[in-house]
Amino acid sequence: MTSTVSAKPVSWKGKGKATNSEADFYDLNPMITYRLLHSRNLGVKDPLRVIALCDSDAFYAACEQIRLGIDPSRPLVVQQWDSLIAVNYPARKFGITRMEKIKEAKKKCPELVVVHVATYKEGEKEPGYWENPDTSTHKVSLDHYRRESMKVIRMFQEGLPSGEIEKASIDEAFIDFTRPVREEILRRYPYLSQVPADAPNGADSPLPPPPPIMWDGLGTVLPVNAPSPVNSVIAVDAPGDQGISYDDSEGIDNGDDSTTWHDVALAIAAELMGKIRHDIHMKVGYTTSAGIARNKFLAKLTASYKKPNSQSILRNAAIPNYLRPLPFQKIRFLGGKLGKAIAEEYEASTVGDLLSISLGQLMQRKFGEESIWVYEILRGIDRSEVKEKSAVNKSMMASKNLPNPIMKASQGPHWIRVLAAELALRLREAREEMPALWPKTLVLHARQSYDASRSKQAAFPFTRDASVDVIASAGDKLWKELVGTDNSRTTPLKITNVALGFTGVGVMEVGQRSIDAFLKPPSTSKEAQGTDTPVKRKRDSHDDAQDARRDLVRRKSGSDGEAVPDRATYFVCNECGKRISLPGDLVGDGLEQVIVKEALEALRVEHTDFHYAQELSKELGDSVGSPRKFRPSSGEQTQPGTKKRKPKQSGGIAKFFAAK
DNA sequence: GTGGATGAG
DNA sequence: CGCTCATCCAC
Repeated sequence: MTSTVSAKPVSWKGKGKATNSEADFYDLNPMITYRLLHSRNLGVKDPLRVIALCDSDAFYAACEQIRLGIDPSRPLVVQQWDSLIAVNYPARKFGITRMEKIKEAKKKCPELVVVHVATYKEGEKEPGYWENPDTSTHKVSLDHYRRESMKVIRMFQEGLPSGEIEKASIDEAFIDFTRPVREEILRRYPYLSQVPADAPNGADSPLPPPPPIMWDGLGTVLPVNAPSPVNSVIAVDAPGDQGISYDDSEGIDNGDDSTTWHDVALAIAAELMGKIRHDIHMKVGYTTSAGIARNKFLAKLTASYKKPNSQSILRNAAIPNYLRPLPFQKIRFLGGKLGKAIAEEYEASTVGDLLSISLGQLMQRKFGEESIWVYEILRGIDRSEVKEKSAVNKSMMASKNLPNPIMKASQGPHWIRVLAAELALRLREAREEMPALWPKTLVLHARQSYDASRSKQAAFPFTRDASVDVIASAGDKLWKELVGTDNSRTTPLKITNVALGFTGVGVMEVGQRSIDAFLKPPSTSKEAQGTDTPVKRKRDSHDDAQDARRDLVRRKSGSDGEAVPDRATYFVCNECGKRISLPGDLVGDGLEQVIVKEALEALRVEHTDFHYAQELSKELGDSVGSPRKFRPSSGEQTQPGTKKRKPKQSGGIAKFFAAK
């Protein structure tokens, strides 16, 4: 295209050898200095950042194959009512796809193994695998898959004591390898840990040239020159390949470009990723595919390059040629309305088509809010972080479409009970992992025939005993508010979907004692503190870091804040003098004093962390990129001085019900 | 607090 | 497909 591109905003100087065609990708080979290598907490700006996305191949199908002990090379599908929700790779060879009807699938492959998902039968407490479940009496249960998913996630965590894990869906997770890789680099190349005496610029000198890399056995390295085979496709997989194969490295066309330290980082991450994937296959049986690149979005894209049971690596040098021909609507978050709008606005379909659009042009259209994100994504930049999520989701919903709609209000409680049974089971199981899990609210949704879905919610009692009965009766109450009773109605009823769910599910991150108090039967909990039932250990890879942070601020601010009354529900911070109170919905709710105290302590810790974060962000002018959050209006993220970010992501109570 | 939109798998 | 999940936003 023509030279409208030159109107680039801000000061992005084409680094070094930007050829004409690569001018758009401006930071593929940043200089890495000793200072950068040695510093911690560079976050998304770390020039050695390495992210992986790992997902399980045809996960639901694999779950059933393993549960039933079926030969993995046999074609297998998972059925839900009349259609398929999962197709394993052997079955895909017959041309069977998701959302096909089973009839069609069986025609294509007579020897197909068909497994129906587990279902709850009305009245049953647990889901089971039944031959011919009836959609008018049963409800689908995905519990088994959730449990298996947890197993896999846990293996990631165990395999990576110092890496961040973000569960992105039931079958995939992002892994931030930056820290473990940095540790490994320093271990393998100890000469990097000291700035050489003769370094021209001291710590700001660039690192010496990196060692050559043996990519063999680390995965498929995407070509630097060859254009991407517009990814997607049905992966060309070795027939009946069993064992993990991360040793399928293709020839690397290294012709043009010399190795960088970032490539070394990628290679080490690939090694670690391969080990973990191997372990997962050995211990729980699932094969996985992974993508390794410098950020989340590229990792995700790269993972789909070759499936199943393999991993791919995207070097920075390979980014331009991989991205340019890519249909941009395949990019995460551009698959929907936004992507469509952009496609139509500019009559574009590939990333390359859009590279000539300036940021200003993007912003002038209605994409204002997301423009920066889009602009950067197209250029291979993604500043979103791998955010450790709670092992448990923040919400938990059970829903049922009703082929035979509810016509009378009195039929509601029946389905509510079925849904409540599922919720009770899921909460009970979740609490086996995280003992003091507390759902803050219960929500009931009901959808009338085709349009309106309405909902009612209410605070859910703070109780250990979240039995079917408790949930169901709370649900019944909401039902009454929502649809009334048969007698009270004047309009006809036709409910085609009912859903019951918890929201605000959080972990009490406080301390052993309050958890014990919470777990004990309400009657006996008062004094018998003797038995310390060890809470199942919960991973916290950042103890050190956190302790360090607290120390840092404590030393600055004096230790404990000033004394406050014994039964206070607040404390006063020495640093800022603010009075920090427990949120209203916690006090006076019949909470035991011990819990209030622990909650206060948690608040204090969080508040201290907040001060630390403020200091930190002053040092590094932090800015976080993520698609939707990124609204220019919401505060100049890059203004260090005036910023008064409050502990936003959930004021005050965040740590108490920390997302973890 | 409610309800819709949007996007993901 | 049918069933989940998360997040944002206007009211």
